[in-house]
Amino acid sequence: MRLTTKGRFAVTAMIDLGLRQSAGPVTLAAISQRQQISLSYLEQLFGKLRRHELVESTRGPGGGYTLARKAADITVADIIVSVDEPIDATHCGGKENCHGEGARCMTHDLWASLNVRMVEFLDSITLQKLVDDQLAKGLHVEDKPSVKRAISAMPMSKPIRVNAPNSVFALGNTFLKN
Amino acid sequence: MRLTTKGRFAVTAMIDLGLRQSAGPVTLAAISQRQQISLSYLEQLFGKLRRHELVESTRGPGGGYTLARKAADITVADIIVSVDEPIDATHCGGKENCHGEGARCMTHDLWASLNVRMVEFLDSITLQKLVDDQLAKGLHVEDKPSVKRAISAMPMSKPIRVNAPNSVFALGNTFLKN
DNA sequence: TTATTACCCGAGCAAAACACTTGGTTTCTT
DNA sequence: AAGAAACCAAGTGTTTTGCTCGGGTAATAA
Repeated sequence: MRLTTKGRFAVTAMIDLGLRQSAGPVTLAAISQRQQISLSYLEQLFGKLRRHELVESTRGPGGGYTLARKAADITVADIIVSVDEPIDATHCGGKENCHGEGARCMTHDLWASLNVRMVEFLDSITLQKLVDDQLAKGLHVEDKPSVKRAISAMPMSKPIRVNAPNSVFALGNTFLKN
Repeated sequence: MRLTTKGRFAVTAMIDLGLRQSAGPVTLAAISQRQQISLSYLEQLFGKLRRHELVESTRGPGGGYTLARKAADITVADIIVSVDEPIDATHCGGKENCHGEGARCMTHDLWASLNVRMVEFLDSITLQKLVDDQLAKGLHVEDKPSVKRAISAMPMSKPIRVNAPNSVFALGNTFLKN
């Protein structure tokens, strides 16, 4: 389990989906618009989410994605594991890199414990909770746009987004400010 | 705060140091030998550890590194923050990338909470504990090698170690097996 | 004093991962 | 048939990672 912006995008997109799915399937184009995530990138993410059976898709016009099960039964850990799939544990699997014979490397247990803690935490938070948090914050969910194609006019104006990676754990002023 | 193999190496080296410092300064060459970490890489890591005042160095023959304070007063978080220095929180600092005006991105609080949890955990584990764990495991710490230069004979035989990065969170069979 | 030991430091480099994009194909509704 | 939408494989540029190289500089033993 790794933690990158890919995981964050996936969670964000799932919240968006959770907020709106009552009105039927949600298109990736709409999520792309609202969350400022590139459409084709979303396609990749939702491909994985679908293969992990967190969402279901319907094709063709009027199609889109829906949650495969109740938001209360989907956890953040589910989402992150789906998109940031585990590169099969190369380190410390048994012999490699843990120097010498059989002697497990000295920090193995430490990282394993940390891993457990993180999974526990992320598994304790459901998509439903995140959705509720957004609603509580006063987020306004508009109904389906009456005019269906009011969207595709402008080409989204090149966001100039640089390749800025996994600073999920930036240890600066990112603590809960609220 | 990021979690890479660099952080793991640093913790490993610090454990090695903690295990042996009672016998005086420990050389990087010795740690390199025992832990299979390249000498110049260790030099980089210890440069940072020294600048963060976790270790102290003495130069010249008979020199090496010692802990700057008691192992019980050094936490894993200290070590990791020292070597994997925080890239200043680009995301969600206030405006960037959190789409729209002022509206903090939907997952901000989630990642912030996770961050807090992780730091709490890593901060709750002292170097002393890790050292004790090793001793409890029956690790045998030999005294200083009586013949001082029995070491530098062979050129360490090119470990063929590939560039395999941050699988600290590989979510496979890495759970506590003991 | 001179050689040795060891820390110090910056530049550089290959490989990997990250964050996408490109350019299609398939399925469905109208 | 036309178009909307999901699907998919492959490629691309940038950053980071992990590490080497080549030189220093300081302290000490002889």
